[in-house]
Amino acid sequence: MNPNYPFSEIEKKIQIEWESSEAFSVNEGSKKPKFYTLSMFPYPSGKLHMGHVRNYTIGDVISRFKSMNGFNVMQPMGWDAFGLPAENAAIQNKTAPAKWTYENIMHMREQLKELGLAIDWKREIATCSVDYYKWEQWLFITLYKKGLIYKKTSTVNWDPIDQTVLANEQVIDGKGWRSGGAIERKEIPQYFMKITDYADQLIEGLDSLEDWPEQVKIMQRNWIGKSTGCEIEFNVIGSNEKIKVYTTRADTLMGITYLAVAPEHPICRRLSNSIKIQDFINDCKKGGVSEAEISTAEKKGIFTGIYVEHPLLNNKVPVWIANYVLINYGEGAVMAVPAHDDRDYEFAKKYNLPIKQVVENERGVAEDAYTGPGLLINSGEFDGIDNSDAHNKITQKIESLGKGGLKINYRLRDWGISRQRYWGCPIPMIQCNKCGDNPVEENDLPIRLPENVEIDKSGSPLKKMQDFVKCKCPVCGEEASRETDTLDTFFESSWYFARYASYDQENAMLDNRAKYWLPVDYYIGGVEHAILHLLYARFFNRVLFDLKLIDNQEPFKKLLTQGMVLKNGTKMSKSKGNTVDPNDLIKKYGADTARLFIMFAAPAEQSLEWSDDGIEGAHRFLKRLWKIAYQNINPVSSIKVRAELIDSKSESELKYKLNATIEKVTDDLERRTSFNTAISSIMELVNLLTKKQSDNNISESLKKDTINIILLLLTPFVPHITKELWGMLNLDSKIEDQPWPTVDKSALIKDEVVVVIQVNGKLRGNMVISPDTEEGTVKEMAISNEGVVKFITDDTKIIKVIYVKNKLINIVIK
RNA sequence: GCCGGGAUGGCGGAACUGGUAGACGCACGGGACUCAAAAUCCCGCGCUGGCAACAGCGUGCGAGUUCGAUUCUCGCUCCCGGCACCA
Repeated sequence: MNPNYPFSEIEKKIQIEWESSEAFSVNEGSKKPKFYTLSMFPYPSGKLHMGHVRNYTIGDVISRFKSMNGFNVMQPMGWDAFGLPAENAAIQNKTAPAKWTYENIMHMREQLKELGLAIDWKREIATCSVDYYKWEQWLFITLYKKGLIYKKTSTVNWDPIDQTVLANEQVIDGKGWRSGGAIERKEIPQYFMKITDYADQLIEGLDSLEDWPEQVKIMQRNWIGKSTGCEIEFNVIGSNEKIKVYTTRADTLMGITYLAVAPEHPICRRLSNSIKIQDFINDCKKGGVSEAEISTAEKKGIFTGIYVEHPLLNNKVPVWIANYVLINYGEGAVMAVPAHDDRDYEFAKKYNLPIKQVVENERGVAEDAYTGPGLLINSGEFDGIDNSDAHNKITQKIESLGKGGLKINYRLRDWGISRQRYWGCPIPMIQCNKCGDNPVEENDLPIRLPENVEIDKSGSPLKKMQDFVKCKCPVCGEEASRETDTLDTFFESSWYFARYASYDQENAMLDNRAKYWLPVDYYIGGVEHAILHLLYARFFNRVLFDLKLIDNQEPFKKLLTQGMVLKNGTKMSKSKGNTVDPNDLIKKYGADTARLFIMFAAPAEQSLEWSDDGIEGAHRFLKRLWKIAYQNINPVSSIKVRAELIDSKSESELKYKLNATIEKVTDDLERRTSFNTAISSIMELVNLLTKKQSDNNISESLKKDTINIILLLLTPFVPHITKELWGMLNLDSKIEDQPWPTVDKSALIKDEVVVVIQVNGKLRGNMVISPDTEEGTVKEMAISNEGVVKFITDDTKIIKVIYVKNKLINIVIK
């Protein structure tokens, strides 16, 4: 045995062994209960980064821990392979997106394998392969026929110079990232999925997700944004038109001083003869579509010349167009109550509109809006009523007048799934001049995406490919054209977790194996996916459930949202030159060291500050582990141990620590998901064992047991070194066959405890007592304690004594 | 702007249910081994004062609840994630 830790050699050897024995290949025939661990699949950008290492190590630790605890564990891997970066790379390097993507996948697969992950590679999928996306097209058609997919116009970022649609991230300060041209909002027809039909289910489902982080559930709930409010119709004066508004503050109805509508509101159409208003509306089209951009823009408005009638007061209320009103929330119009809404207040101040207070508060509304609770004033028959009561009473009144009433509203909008891009799954629809839009016949699937293409800056090349576009209408058989938009890549990532189970099924999207493996028991990925990906995946899962393709309503039983890997406080990125290449680390220290450090450096949910120095410490620990095992296999001198010489106190100290560590590590992995503290407690045990290594009062067998248990506890984190050392220490067994160690409770019984003594909450001493010593005795001991007596003089009075059993005593004096 | 999260020594972090703040690791300082260096091992290490014993202060800022607050409540500051076409 090599006295130095030969990580490179052993990792390569063991990885070859795992690969040739298909050590992590699983199927449905096992008697053990199933456990499905999944890490969010990567976009094949070309190079693995530390965020991936963190994500996949967490998944691997959980997988291996569950295996040792008797589960039939599946851990698959695949590629989220469609998307924008391939098109950008294609423009830059003049390579086809398909070629670029497949080369990246090959490279990243090799990098992943060097990490020694317990992955069942036979299940590998790539979403850009036709075997995968043909089922997506099948699903699209199925859902289109069910009415869950429809077409409508909606807004995109339009770059008028490059003549192309831009993603939000490609719009920088309202300008196109390549062209620098001012971006406009443009309406184009697109396909939508009716996720709003599932809004209530998606809210209620959150309650069943006990093992999801609370903040993710809160974010999703807020995103869906179910609110109960009041819809109110305003009659337009001098016309029989009506403007509907939605409000959650019907109590402030008497405080309305104007109505604000979105620039896209239908009422604006009849203002086409006013050049000033048209200019304003056109001006509102400038800039990108993102909500962040719209809501941080300076508030602007213009009076329309239109008045509506107040439903209760019957006075004239002016109608303004305002850029802060969103067309896709509520009715695209709001009743403005400047006194009690911050945005309305700011707008009213800017345009000198009146501010009428209707909810009482001490400060008034001279400085800012008051949005809190209170009694109504200036509201006629509703004066003196608490505003939450008033909300209900006014809603009822509106209802009785036939001018609206109670309404449930959602912030969630239907999911736009069309993308004006090339590198994505073709939408299987055909446009016919006679018959309109119709889905492709199921027999004609898949619609293959042509892979040998040249990309330029101006949009999708599919539109220019006559071979692709020309087709026959499935209804009338006449010449028609194929849809050239592709699907949002969130479509692929919304069901990949199910396909891993039925990875090689050629005749259906999913089969019974999906019913065996789903739901995912443990899902690990970045917090940045807390809303969109996770909400779309939950939605899809319910759709698949309704199609009876799977048996579970929620896709992910337990969720762990991992934090980002930072260097010098910022995200690692090529442009900042602060990237760390995982494969350089593996070359220098080995995969085990890289895995151990990334799990040790910070709690999984928090962002991790990368440190080149820190990794040395992790490596040093593994070297010490190697050495201590080496000393046990090859003892320097043969110490003769006689049972009667063994000091039971020294042994029981090690036994206590050993069992306390098993208990701690198990709890950290099972309940707390606290990997860093699990590792530090194993380090403590190794430190103690090192200290006791030459202690003749401890039997060799206890030392050996301790090392064996350390190896088992470390296996999920550092599977190569532990397998190697186990093999050398235990010639007759394999570490793969070992169960997770169990705690010997009897070793954890203490015969003395330390109680700390405080005076007025300040630490002044401590004492060793036997557990369960009577409270009175403990108090007496505490008061007469050496560190305590000097604080208790003749003129101090003991007011009270608080005793926390076997832990702490606080003497309160005056 | 809206939603969610975070802030603890020189650094990464620990303290799990309101009960000893700083476990474990890094960096640093001192020592051992060595011709020397690396590696390894041992000791020290929150700040201030003090030779020391010890005392005071200390968990982003400001208040509050409590015998006792890193932990709970309220009000701020700064940083990070998301905001529907990055994935």
